Formats: sequence, structure tokens, C-alpha cells
Amino acid sequence: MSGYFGAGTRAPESELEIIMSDMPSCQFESRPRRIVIGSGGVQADFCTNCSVRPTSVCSVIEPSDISRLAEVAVETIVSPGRGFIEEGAPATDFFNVTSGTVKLFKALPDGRRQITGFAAPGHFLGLAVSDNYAFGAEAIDTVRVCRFSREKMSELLDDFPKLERRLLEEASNELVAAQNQMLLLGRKTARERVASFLLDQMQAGLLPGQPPPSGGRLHLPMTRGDIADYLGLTIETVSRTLSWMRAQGMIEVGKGYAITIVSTAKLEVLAAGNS
Amino acid sequence: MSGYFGAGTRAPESELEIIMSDMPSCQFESRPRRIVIGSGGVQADFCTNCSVRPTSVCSVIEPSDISRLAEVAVETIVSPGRGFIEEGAPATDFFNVTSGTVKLFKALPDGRRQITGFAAPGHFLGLAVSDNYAFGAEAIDTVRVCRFSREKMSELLDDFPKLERRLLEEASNELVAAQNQMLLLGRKTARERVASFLLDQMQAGLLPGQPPPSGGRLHLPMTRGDIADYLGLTIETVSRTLSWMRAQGMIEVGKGYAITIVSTAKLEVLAAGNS
DNA sequence: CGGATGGGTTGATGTAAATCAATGCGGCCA
DNA sequence: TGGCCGCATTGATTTACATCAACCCATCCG
Repeated sequence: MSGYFGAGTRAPESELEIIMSDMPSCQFESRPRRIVIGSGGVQADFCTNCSVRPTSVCSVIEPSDISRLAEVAVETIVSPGRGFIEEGAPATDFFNVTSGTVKLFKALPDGRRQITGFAAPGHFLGLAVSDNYAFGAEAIDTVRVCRFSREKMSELLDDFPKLERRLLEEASNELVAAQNQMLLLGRKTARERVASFLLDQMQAGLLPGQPPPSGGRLHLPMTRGDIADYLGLTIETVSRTLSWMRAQGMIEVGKGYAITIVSTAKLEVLAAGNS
Repeated sequence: MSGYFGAGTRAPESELEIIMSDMPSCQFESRPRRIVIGSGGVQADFCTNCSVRPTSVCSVIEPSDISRLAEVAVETIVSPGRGFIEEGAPATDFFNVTSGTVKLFKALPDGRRQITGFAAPGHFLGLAVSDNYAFGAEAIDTVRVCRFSREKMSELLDDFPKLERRLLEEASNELVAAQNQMLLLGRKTARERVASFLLDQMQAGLLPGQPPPSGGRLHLPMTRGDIADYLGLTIETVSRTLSWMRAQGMIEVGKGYAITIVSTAKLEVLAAGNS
């Protein structure tokens, strides 16, 4: 019930920081090593030239006000496997994904993990009511994010009412996705889950800002383990189900992360529940 | 991407309508029979005296502007088992629950159902990006809701910026709840799910506007079937799990809808994953 | 080069929860 | 009053998926 965008505390920033994968393991680094590239003034075209601006929340800021945005945004590069939001940690920042794919997740004390979503370029991260993040976030491939402190975000919201409406739209979209995922997790079979997932991924690939997926060719950046944690299954079940779909002539499973959808229709029948 | 609060079309309303349970079955009634009580002018204290105003989104409207609210709100009574939002139907209205409990759900073509949440008094309903509802809503017990057309809600949002921020807070809260539920549905065992549910229900009962739950006494308005559909289980598993918890001395299962929580600690250990 | 490591597939086996089934109970109404 | 219906509980059986395990194939690196 208290202030929604509570003011966080954070030292002044420069333009570009990099969260390096300087350790072989994937452990979380809550105080990332920062490499500041450039210093002093802000490039005027920093946000103007942003590739995801047309599809992100930033699109509601008029070109004339874009410098306001560039002033408070800090671009950060996160290397694969590295976390940049820790579940339960103080929520100091908001993020906007500008390239790469992020996995969002919650975990139980014993390590069981549920991925609650994948964030593609243009996705806004960090909406949280409490002063702590309700979920963790980790880069799947190399990820670039734009970071805003809660403090500065709050100022922006005061000055640009459109931004608030856009965030509400964003939140509502996520809510709809979350409801779909609850239906999937609570009531769908393994085959239905995987089919739904593949169709969703294809749909996501059709959105602007992504490489055009010609044919039914998908390039999934996440591992089988990630897919399993997203669908509430095990790695083995995901693998077996994909093999089964291949045997049914629904998909082709390429080497690495490539999957080709051969029959959208068959997958849709499956996903809808005609198991 | 189009207008968020699209303007719906709706005939002028009066103050009170009742969606009757005039049929023994529970089938959905998309065109409810309306019984208008009173006519003409609007009571000035309609919203002022609203019991849930302090805890609902309406609280951000200043007392001086409260008449604006009363002008566009229509109170509706929904009898038990009756639906008032149909999944997929055109999203014409927003709702604010003022008494009773509502179940929100999504369904698969073959009838499998997932309850995505229960809405208690003060809860705001109807956030949807598209022009169609993404979920259905049905009264569990006798429910009173305040209804706003999208059209009029849109006007309110333009005039009261605070309302927008409050809605964002509401949406974010729901998002956090949805993420918790995804973790539950994807990764928790039946016992963990039921334990989490009971603790959540106790927590919800402690919030203002609800009858004070003295002791660990809960009065769950929903059936075992509803609980099962919420937790992604079957009726039998819910029943067996409750019986097991009773045998463990964690709870007492009273007649009807009463459950008493004997050991919060034991339930918390269970819910956290120490199955 | 050779061994370690991480990701993936496939097979054998186990099990938690679903399904099938019987019974009890309270409310409703003909 | 008796029969029906919805809801709940409990038992027997089945099953979809998890678990355990073996193996392949890259990539990495000493």
C-alpha cells in the first residue's frame, strides 16, 4: 500500500557497464564488476537510435523528450548464464531488454525451479510491489539491458503520464500470459505443454524486432533444462516429447537449438487439448 | 498496441441490477436479467459509504470527486454459481468486487478448468489488453460487484492520474501472485500445494474488509472442486491431502466449509518445500 | 592428445497422483 | 416421506511422468 515506486538509493552512473562472465561457474553476482566505457556527458542519440524503442515502453516518450530518457538509462551487457536480478534482493532497478533473451524464475529452498517467463528484446522487467524482487533473472545468451533506478523511473512516471498507461498495458499483457501459463501448468499434459510452447515461440518470433523466422524454423536460445523448468516437466520428458513429435512428423529437431515446425496444424490440435 | 482502454458501447444504466439465479443449473448467462431498483438520480453517498472503498482502487479518488465515481458505477448482485464474465466474450466492463468471493478461470475445449485466482472484496477485475476477456468469472457465494464500462473507466483514467498508478499497483500485485502460483503448479507436490493454499487463505483473511479469523479458523467459500481446479489437482487428491493433514495434527476439518489451522508452523514447513 | 564437462537422447523402473468406484450425508422438492 | 442431487470421503487400480541410469557428442583445456 505504500509508495509504489519507492525511491532506491544508487550512486551516479555512467553510460555503459558490463557484467562479465569472469568465473566459469554460473553463480549469481549481486555486485557485478563494472566496466565503464566512455565517461562524462551523455550521447544525445543513445535512446534515439535504440533498436527496441519502437516496441518498448520507451516509445511513448516523444522524440523531443528523448534526452530525458537517455539521462537516466544505463546500458548493461550481461554475459550468458549470468544473473542480474536476484529473487528476494532489494528491488533497486528496472530493466528494459534490448537484445538477447532473459529467463525469469522463482525457486524453492531445495533448488526446484520454475521459469515464469522468457523476456525478449523490448520486454520491461522489474515490476514489483514490494521493495524486493519477486523473481530472479538470468541471461540465456548475451543480453543487453537498459537499466533505470526506481528513483529515476519514478520521476519519469511523474513527468510522462503516458508512460504509466503503457506500463499498465505491459503488466496486463504479462498477466494474460501468466494466466495462460497457469492453465498449461495446472491442466495440460506433457505433449500439450510442449506443443503450446513451440507455438508460442513461433508467435513470439513473428513479432517485430526479432529475426524473421522463415519457414517454421525456430532458433530456441534456451536449453532443454530451461524448457523443462518453464513447462513444469523434466529434461527427459521434454526430450522424449520432442522425439515423439519428430516421429509424428510434426517437427524436425536440428542440431543444437534449431527446431523446425513442419505441421502447425497438428501442433495446434495438440495444444488445444485434443491430446 | 492499440488503445488500451478501448471504448465499449453500452446503453445508459441505472443504479442497481441483479443477476438472478433463476435457473437451477449453473450455466452462463451472458445477457443477465436486470432488476433495476430505484431510478433517476444517483445517490450522493453511493460510493462514499462503500465498505470496500478504503481498500480498493477507488480509494485514490478524493472525497470531493467521489460523485464522479458514483455516476459511472453500477452495482450488480450476482447469485451463487452464476457467471458474469465469459472467457472470450467482448470485454465491455470492469468490475470491483464489493462483497462475496469470485472465482476466475480459464478452460480447455474439453472442459478441463484452471482457476487462476479468487477475487475477494476490494479486488479489481477485467484488466485485459485485447477487446475480449482472457478469463471467465463466476460468483462462488452471493457476490456484489461495482461495474464500470470501459468507456467511462477510460474517462476516469484521463481525469484521475492517481487511478492509473493504483491500477498498475493492482496489476503488479496480481503478477506476483501469478508467479507464485506458477511455481506452485509447476514444481510443488500435492501436499505442498494444499499447505500453500491454506496459508494463503489465512493471510487473505487477515486483510481488512474480511471477517476477523480468530484462532486459525478459516471459512473457505469454495468447494473441493474449486480448490482442486485452483491447485491443479483432482477433488480426490485435495480431500485425501486434507485428511492426511488432519491425521498429522496440522488442521481440523469441520463440517461444510470450515477448516481450522492447528499448526501454522507445520504447514509452513510443508509449503516451503520440505515435503 | 585425453579427460573432464555440459547438454542431449533413450531405456528401465518407480511412484505420486489420476482415474474408477463405492458409500455417506445433507438439502431440496415432488 | 422418499428419492434425487451435489458434495465429500475413502479404497482399489491405473498411468503419465519422474527418477535412475547408460550412453553419445560437442567443446574446452591442461
